[in-house]
Amino acid sequence: MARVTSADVARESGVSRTTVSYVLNDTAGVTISADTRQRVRDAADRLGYSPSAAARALRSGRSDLVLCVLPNWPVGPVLDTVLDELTRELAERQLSVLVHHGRGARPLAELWRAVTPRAVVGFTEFGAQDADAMRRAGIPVLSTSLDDDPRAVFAVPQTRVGQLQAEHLADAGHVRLGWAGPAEPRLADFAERRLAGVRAECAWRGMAPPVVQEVDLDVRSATDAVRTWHTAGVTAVAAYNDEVALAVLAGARARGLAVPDDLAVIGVDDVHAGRLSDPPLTTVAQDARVQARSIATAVVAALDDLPRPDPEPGDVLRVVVRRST
Amino acid sequence: MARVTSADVARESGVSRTTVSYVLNDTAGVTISADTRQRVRDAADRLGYSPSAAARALRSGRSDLVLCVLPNWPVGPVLDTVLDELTRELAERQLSVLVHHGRGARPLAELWRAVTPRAVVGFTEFGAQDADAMRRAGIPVLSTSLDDDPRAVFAVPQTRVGQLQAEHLADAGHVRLGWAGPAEPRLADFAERRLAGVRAECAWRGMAPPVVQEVDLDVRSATDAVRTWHTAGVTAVAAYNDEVALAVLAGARARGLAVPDDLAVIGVDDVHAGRLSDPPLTTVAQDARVQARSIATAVVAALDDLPRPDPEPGDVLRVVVRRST
DNA sequence: CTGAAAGCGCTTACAG
DNA sequence: CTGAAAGCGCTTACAG
Repeated sequence: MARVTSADVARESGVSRTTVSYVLNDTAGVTISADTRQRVRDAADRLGYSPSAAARALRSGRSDLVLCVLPNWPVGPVLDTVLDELTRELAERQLSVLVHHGRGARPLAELWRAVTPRAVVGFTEFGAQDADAMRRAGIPVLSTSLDDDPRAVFAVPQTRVGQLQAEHLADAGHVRLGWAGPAEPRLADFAERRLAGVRAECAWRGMAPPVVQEVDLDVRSATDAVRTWHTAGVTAVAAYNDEVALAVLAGARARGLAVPDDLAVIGVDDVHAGRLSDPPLTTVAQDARVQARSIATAVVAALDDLPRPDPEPGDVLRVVVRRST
Repeated sequence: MARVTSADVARESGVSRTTVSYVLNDTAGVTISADTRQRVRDAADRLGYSPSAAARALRSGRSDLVLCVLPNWPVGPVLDTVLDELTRELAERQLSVLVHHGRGARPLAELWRAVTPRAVVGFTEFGAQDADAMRRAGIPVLSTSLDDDPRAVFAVPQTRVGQLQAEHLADAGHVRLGWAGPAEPRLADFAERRLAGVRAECAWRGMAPPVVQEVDLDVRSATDAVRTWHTAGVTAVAAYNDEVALAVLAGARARGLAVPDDLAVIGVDDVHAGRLSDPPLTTVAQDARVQARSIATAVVAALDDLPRPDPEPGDVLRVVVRRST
């Protein structure tokens, strides 16, 4: 079963490959009779012709693909939504988004060379070597970052997340805070920054630094942490995310502590389970749509060679107050 | 900034492009002096050469990419893990996995033609037209399905999920069951099948059919549903998944019903939040690793033109008993 | 042991 | 208005 090529269409419709190409690509600046156009179109349809992207890519040196490289951390609901939206936004520009779960399984270089993408979006920092190589190949490289970074097209300021948590708790009158970190080592980069935000806010308000505890996603680990906090006089805990916060809730329950009276808890992400817990979880919500739109805009700007739009992290984050604080 | 080609490497190392290709691809059946090999390798390194995948694809008609097409439903933790594992497994075969969040944004045909993948894995059913076109192009098409389907390489039997739930509840002595369906319309295909499983098990045991309620992921909706069930004499609820089950838990709490004494609840997925809820959630867990391995095996078999291995859905599912039942 | 040449399928100056 | 030809970068029979 040989592949149908433009030569086949040309033969079938009695014109040259040039004409086929002109007609099928609606090339500007050529005039071709409506009759010929129709013949070519019909032939293409009849034969089920569709151009070889490999040949096109070779010829033009570019494709219509945008490669998204995911980092080595678990994909949560926020990133999932971002990818969704990004796919939709870029589709309007005839671009297809391809996601690589880049758990470092294969060298990144082989991947992007194999794909010949129009642009690469990294939800993680690329090695300088990879980034340089891609830029040399003329591929715009866009990366998001965990905090403000002048090279990033978009940054969710992770320190700001922690800061918002601490601010919310301090405003409610708590003076001794705890921090519940994730056990998952792949989240360390995020965790450090969020914790730094909590620390900074505490320092700024003249409060003692937060009492840090690592909390596994099980009741026993959380119970131990809660005991430590209670002993240390902690009255409110900022958790790495909602899952960890739910563990803290479970730990408090196991210790017979009332939330928020004995211990207040705030998470991050606004997951569904946090709305349904007892008590419902106060949390820092991230607006995935705003993030996706920012990234999409940056990609499009890079392709059009426009100046990079300003990242607008401003209203991505907001505190959703529920009954756990 | 021109691209470095094999011609550059040839010039730099004083040999022909043929020799460059032989050396760099370790082509079998040619003998090239160790000295020459070394010169070529050095030159390639020095120049930062890496072959154009587009040219290779054009030449050979194939790439090293496996395209995974995701369906139009939200990606949960199970699918995320499956993709992770699949990426890892296929990396061992020098294949890169590319995931498309195929929310139908662009026609599938454009995508696979642009990628020229070695194989396509669909976590959803393809249209017959697309599937045929890919097969005609010599691309193995593997699809998973929601239930047993002879054409699928892998099926998580969704009816079996519901059946396991009902079985567990009936074994515990419940005779009047409720079913909590998801409000998210994109999950309808799954929901129908799981519900069918519950229905079948009830019928088989001579029990009344389950009382069906749609439950939003908020307390109000769940409370309404719980009232209805209570009125109908329902003592146990099988929920579409753990999130819905957590909503039912919240609804029972709001109505002052004790779980499991007044109302037992079982979910699906074994998410973290279900281990941390009050009470912890009994659930049907799916083994993502087994799923991923099955799919990977099927992909590899298809590429090697081996007969398709038997799907082995047997031990993918298991009931994890916690205190909500 | 190594090189000149063809060809994968496309697009686009260039020439009629 | 349409066609012959070059060339994108690679691999691989084929010829030395």
